[in-house]
Amino acid sequence: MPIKVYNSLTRKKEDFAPVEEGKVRMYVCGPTVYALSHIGHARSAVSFDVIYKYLKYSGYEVKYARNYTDVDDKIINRANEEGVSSEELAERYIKAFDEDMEALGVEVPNFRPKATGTIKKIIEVTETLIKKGAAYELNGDVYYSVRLKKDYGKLSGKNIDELESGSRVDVDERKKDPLDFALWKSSKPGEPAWDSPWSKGRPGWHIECSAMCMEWLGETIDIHGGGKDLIFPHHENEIAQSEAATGKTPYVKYWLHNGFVNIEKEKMSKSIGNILNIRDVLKDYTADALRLFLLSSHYRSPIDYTRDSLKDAESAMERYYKTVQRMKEEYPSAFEVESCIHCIEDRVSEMTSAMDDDFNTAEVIGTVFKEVTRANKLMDEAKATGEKKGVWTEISYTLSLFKEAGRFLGLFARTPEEYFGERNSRAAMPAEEIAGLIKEREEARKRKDFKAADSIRNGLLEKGIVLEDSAKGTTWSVKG
RNA sequence: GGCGGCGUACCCAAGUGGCAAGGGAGCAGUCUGCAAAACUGCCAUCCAGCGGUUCGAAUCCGCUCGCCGCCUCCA
Repeated sequence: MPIKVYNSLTRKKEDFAPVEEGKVRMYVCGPTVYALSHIGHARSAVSFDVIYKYLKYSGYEVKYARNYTDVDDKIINRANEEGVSSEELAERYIKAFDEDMEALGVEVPNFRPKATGTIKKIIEVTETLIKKGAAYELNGDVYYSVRLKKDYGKLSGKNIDELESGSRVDVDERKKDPLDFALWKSSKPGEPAWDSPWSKGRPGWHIECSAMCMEWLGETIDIHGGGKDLIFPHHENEIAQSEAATGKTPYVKYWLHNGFVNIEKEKMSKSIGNILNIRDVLKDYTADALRLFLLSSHYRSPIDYTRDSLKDAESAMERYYKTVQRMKEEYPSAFEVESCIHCIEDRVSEMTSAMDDDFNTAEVIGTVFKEVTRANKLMDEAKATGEKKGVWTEISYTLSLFKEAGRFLGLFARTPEEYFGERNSRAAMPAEEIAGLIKEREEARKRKDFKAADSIRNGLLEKGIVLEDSAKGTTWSVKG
């Protein structure tokens, strides 16, 4: 069965068939590196990470590029405020972004081009556009002429004439048409600048993506992704300039756009001051919880970050890893055998048909949690009847299923030790100190001095540390 | 004004023509010195409202109400 993807260009779900059979070329718009990345960036990166992983899982050979926009007004302004160079500022936030991605378990794309590393190609494409009459120079600036392409607006469903009447864009009198956008901007003193046939200057925003796509992937690519907000004008302009430059249509076969992350029903924005950085979220919640939260709804729907949403996800993650931990304790040898995929064919195909339908990760997560309940039930039954052999086999199948889901979700893929290790590293107290208090409490309990024992337990609870007594002794964990 | 989307239980959320996945919360039971945790069970005769199509609709069509995004930089 073919993979079906929702294509923003046609506004329909379509059967996915790459230009070259068996091979996929995909490009995703990365961050403009002038600040720490927020959970909106996380959503885009995680969504396309899953798509990338799933395409590979499905047998495609995938070339995946994600760029860094490292030259831009915001970068220049911020660098001036801080009194550092644009390069220095950009490098700092590229590094931070990479760290955040690693923490989130986002796989490194095959290519991570920078706009500043693609200047040669940008100039080349711009020259071609001028030569073809699709762009014009004005005092060292170069503009793309929107009027020349009759299908301008096909991605965003916009009509040029209506755009102009309702336009909020400042009209630059020099431009032939208010909608024309800059391919090359001449620089003011002190701004980063490169030599070009028109001026010492820098590229406009839209052209860099077209150039990087061509440079690293080719003139026609299969998938181009990004946030919904990029549809207009960014991706619309990319289409116009790329198709005008190469003469090849389409520039991109499938346009995929992820939905936004809202905070308490409000859009994240600087003016509201509700921008939530990835690293701040990861101070309170595990990367698995954040990923689960992001993948629990469809990638195109808006999602709402609330006080409870990450807590809910963390609780769910905890339940999953506690189950795996129990499996490991009761059936350790089931962890030593190879996965048996054909043994669980029905459940794997349940997952792949969900993924084939425009990457329905939420449904896959449902399958995994059904399996969690099932495994626990089986282990309960085995305990009651003493019949462990058949259950051992089932447990090994369950593990195979978890591993399989992990391959493309990038979730459910850690060991319980890793997961709880991350949780417990947030303890407000050194582990040795906690161990000491637990020992003290043990002794009190032996004396049946429950008052003293409870006081220790409550004291730890106030610091967010939960004690759990079991037959094997007392363990602790950080409260979610 | 133009374009697009959404409305499923207390909360989140999948399902888009055949008798409502999953997670969280809650309640009950098992366990426990008591807890916590864990596990199990229960928890939408119903899918914003009203009409229509159909043997059959949350799923298709129409209307109404409500919410949101884009049209300016933004993931």
